[in-house]
Amino acid sequence: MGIYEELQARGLIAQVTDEEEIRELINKGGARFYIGFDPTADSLHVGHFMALCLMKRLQLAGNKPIVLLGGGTGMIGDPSGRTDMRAMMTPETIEHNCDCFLEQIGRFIEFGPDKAIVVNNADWLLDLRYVDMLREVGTYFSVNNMLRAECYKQRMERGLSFFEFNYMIMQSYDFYYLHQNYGCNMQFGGDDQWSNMLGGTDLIRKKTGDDAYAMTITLLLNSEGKKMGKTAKGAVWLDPKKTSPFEFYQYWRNVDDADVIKCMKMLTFIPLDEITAMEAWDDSRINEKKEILAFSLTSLVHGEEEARKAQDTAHALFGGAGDDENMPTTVVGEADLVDGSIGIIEMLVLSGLAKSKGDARKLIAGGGVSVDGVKVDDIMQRVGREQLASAVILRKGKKVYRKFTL
RNA sequence: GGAAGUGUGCCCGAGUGGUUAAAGGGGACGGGCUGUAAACCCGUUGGCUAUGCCUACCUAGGUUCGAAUCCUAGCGCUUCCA
Repeated sequence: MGIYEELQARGLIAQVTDEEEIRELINKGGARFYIGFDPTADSLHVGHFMALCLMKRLQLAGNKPIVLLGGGTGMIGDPSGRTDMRAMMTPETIEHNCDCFLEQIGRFIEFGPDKAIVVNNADWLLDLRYVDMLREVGTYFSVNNMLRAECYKQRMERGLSFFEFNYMIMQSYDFYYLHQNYGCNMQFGGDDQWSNMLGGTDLIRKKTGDDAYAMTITLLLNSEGKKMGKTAKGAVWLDPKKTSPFEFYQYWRNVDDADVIKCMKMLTFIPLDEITAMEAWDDSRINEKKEILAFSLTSLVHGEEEARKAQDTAHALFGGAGDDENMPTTVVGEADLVDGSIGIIEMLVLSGLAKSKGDARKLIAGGGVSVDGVKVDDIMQRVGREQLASAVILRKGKKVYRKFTL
């Protein structure tokens, strides 16, 4: 089975420009491909992770990856599939985010001559001169076609500024630039990038007569058709400071039953035949599958040791044993103590488990809080210094634990 | 540049000058049921020194005993005309 067939079997391929050509190209390792990452935040998220995995898979099959950091395109912001304009970022933020991205990407992809390379489109986009640009590439774009692009559909109703409208041209130019300067012949990206990517293949064909290819990755949707990798608080980040390995593990441990196998196929490097075998497992082993998924992904992102810790913590919390070693901890300062003790309400607020004292009161009143396994039924309950000295474990709801020490 | 419309809580969205901390829905959180799942049922969802007080319906003023509701100006967005 070639890499193309594997990607297909994993359900990763959404759209391709030319199936036969691409199959042949990547199966024999002839692709010099790029994936762009716009620095929209200071950490990568699950969507980026899928792209990086794809990059890795292709690299293992002998293809050469180019990581493109969007230091230039980030100045504009991709309107594709969005209902509102993105907040404009300062150049400083963009630069900082690029640095963060690069650091994280380096953990997945090996860079070096003959391996993967990194480029930043700020290097060529920011110096473009408007009129030169218009003459050089503007002539190849049809506004009529651009307006028809699927990615602008939502924005055609709400309004699209000229500023953002240009994003497609920037991205197309990137592809062309990489084609000319690095021999890049293929681009991968999220499915929402399809129109932008086609812009690039068209531009290359029109300007040089060369063929270039594009392929998009299936969006990771859950069984209800919603994007995965998002929680109420925002994305599931790869940065351990933003989403702890334990939270990351728990996210995957708690995916819907119906999505486990799909996630394994799309996100992990577990061989397909093993996944197929698991698919046939009895329903009673569903939780075993979820653990395998969570462990495998956490290992990929945070390393096996962190994954092990997260799993141990989860086992301890949900399995009964009392291992609290890796539990998020809040340190109570002397200033927080009144007469040698602190109220449960204050502890909830201090740790961020409750967003205000009122919220904390309501949580306790609703029976959602327990201390060292005992449900708190008195709103005014307090915890003394002696207890804190030997660590106190506070639980909110079923799944949120916090250790408190002095 | 001209005209009309619109701006409500995390999001969508109702809202009669007073009984509106603001209907309804979604989301989120908590409880129940469970498998750390889904579905379902119940509750909560501005803050506080809490039977009361404070701050809130784009912003700033004004009318009024009293305004999210009326007026003026500003800002944003949408649509039509140029």
